[in-house]
Amino acid sequence: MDKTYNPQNYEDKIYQKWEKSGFFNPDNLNLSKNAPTYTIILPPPNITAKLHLGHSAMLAIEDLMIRYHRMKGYQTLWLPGTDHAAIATQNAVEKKIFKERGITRHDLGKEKLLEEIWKFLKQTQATILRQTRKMGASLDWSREAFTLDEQRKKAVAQMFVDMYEAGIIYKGERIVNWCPRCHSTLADDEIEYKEQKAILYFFKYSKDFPFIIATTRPETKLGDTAVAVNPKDKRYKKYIGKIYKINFCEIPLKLKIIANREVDMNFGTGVLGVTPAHSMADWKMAEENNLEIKKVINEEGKIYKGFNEFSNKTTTQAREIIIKKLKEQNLLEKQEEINNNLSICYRCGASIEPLPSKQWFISVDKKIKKLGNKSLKEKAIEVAEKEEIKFIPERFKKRYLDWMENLRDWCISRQIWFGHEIPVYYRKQEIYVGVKKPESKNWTQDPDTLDTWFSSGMWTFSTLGWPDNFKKNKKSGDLLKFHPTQILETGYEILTLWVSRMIMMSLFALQEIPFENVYLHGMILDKNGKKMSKSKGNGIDPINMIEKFGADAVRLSMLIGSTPGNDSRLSEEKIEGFKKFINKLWNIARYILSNVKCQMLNVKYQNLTLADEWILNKFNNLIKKINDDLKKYNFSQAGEKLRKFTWDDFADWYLEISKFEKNEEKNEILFYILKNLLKLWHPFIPFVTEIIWQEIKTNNLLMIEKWPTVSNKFTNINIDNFEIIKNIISAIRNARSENKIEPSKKIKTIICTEKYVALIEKNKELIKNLKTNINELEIKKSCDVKTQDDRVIRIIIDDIEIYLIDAKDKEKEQARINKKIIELEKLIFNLKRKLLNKEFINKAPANIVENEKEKLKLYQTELKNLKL
RNA sequence: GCGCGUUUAGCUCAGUUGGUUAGAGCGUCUCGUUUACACCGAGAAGGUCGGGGGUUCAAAUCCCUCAGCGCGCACCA
Repeated sequence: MDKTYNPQNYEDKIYQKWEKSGFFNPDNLNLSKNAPTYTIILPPPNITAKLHLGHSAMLAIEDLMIRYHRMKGYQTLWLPGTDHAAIATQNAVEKKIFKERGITRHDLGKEKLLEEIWKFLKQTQATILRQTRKMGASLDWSREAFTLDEQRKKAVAQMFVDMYEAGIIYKGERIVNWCPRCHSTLADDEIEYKEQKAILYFFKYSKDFPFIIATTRPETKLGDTAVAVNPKDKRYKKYIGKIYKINFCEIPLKLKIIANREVDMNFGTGVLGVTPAHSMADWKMAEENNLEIKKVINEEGKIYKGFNEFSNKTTTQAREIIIKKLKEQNLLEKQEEINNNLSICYRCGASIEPLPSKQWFISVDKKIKKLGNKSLKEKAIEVAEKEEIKFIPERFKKRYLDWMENLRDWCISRQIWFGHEIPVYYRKQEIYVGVKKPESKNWTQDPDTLDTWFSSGMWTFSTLGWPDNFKKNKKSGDLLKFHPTQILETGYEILTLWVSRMIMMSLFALQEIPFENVYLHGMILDKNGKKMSKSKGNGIDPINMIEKFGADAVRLSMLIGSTPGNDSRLSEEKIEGFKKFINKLWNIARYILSNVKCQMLNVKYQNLTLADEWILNKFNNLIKKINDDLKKYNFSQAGEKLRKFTWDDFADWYLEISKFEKNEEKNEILFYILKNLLKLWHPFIPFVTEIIWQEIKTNNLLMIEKWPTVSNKFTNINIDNFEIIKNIISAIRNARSENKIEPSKKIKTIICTEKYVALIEKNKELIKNLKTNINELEIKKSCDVKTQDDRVIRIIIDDIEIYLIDAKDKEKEQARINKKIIELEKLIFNLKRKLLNKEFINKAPANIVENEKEKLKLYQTELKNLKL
């Protein structure tokens, strides 16, 4: 073993060894059929780019849970895959070919573009899978899936057909969010908002119209068919119901004055021009009032034909002309700058145009027989409310429910080329919906593709063999064995986008939940708390970090110091710190393996020293705590406890003691703790632990070793005596450091209260040897000491007085004592007051009162001694 | 506008149902080249737990309120 641990030399080899072993696949674990299963389906990364730190966090957390359960004896399946990310991928490729060749997708044509996309996809997909392996992820590659492979195509088509036949999928005309750049619809939550300044124009449609309206989009007013006012608004009450026929910029409009409670009397003039075709709210008003729907803007973002000079102009051009005309006709009252939230496409940033369009929808409100006559929405709410699905952290349940309750029908068709084709075929007036294209001629398929979340919504069961494994409403094969899965672990930002869809899709297809728990991790921010992004250049590349510090260090930096659902900051320094820890673990193992003959004998643990008992107690309690923390998803705390034990207790104390305190069983204890410590660490840092395990030359892989069990024999040992010795040693070290006792003037004598003489005498060697710089040592009773002696340093540890002979700096010591006295007086004052309080005495638990009383006594003796 | 989160040491963050003197890592300072490790060891300094009020014998923890920061949803004519 090298002096320092160099991850590059080992990681790839170890990963290959794991993969070859076949144990990533639960079928090879040789477990009984009754062994419980534990399944996580990996959230498939988009194949648009390489791995980022969010993925690393996801992989670290999931691999931790997976490896832990595998070692605990579960049939553990972690199923990998990638997502075709329809719009995102097509955009990425379109950008690429435009940059490289200056051509658009329309120049290229559908077939060629798809060819390009598949070429691109193969590359990025391979990169992502290679990078996932670099993280040490123990995924079952034999079950790998892609959201757009043959099996998933089959599942998606079947799902569409089933939903269509159940009347859940329908085609309808609605206002949709249209991205003129992507030429496609977007779902409500695919929209982002950007705050910006906008101009609010106040004007009259024409001279003969009675009042002024205000709008930020004058060009849409060409399609107004009504004007809405608040029914309570006294200014306009008398106009309600009237109809005006006017000319607005030479375009004839027929406007009905309607009342609507949602009109804000204080915004603008309190009058709202209703444009049913280009506003979601106005569409609703149109439905309620039977208004005519007049389309103004087409799918190119241009004005339709039939609007005179405006036709074929862009919205911006049209707006300019209208403003000019209004000014000429003296109809423009004023302009005001306001803050406005612009809707933009989450992919390309172009501003969204709401337009009416014929699209495919999934109804969330239609009652479904096989769901007990409940709708998808109702059922999806029910499973969360009844806690069939639990959220970690819990607060996300509320966010999920809020979103679900306000959910509208989900528009699933997209006007892009890359994606799942819609299994709908047309022939003149006929329509056919089926998994396979009808054999007779002249059928053409629906040109649209499906929203990428449609296929990823089916991810938990499409990967487990649905629909083949689901005949006559009965699960079989993998689907029977592994569904519902135990946990879905993902970033909270896709809670609504993805998690909710998965729940609805699974409920519809299988009438069961897709997962029992949803664990949501936070975002990884840079060290200034900013989101990492390519454009800002503040991103940390995980692969780069793995090369520099090793995968284990990267994993630890994701797991320790962050809590579920909260964002966390990451810096190179943090990762570097964990690399140091890994090196420490490496050296602990190196020391033990080179100094200790390691063989697991049947040790009886009979001649144990204080230190032996102490470390065995600590270790067995550690196992208990780790189990507890992992059960509660407190990964960070589990990691910190492990680190504390490994570094502070095991390395700094026990290993040091083992260098001189020899007894028969020491080797066995060292070896026992090392072996089991490696097991506890394995889910966190699989590489280094496995490499050390291989150095021990065991025949098995650590990956499939049994998780350590707690030995109750040691958990209840009293370790107070060792703690006392530890404190004495610390106090001596402290005195050395604080008072600068010169090495030449050696401490020879410890004088203490009678009660402890025997204990300290017995552990004299320990005290001498543990970096206290003491060669000779005699222990005396405290009644013998001359406290007036200048050379005496008095240390009080709990109720033990210790006098160290030979102090150099008297003043410093006095200052220290004075400070301590003040502290003690304060504590005693507070304690006395507390103990005089009758309510405390009567109401607080007896042990706590007792505790306080003892404490008071202790402080008082300590104070007395100090004041001497 | 509604909702959620957050505010703890110089920095980054823990703190599990209220209960010893509020913890860790990094940073700072002091000392130390003892053959596992200088990617090390031994110590120290540093906090009125965002402000105010309340409940309780007891509050970082529960309630109210105010403020800063972040996020989600809605509005956006």
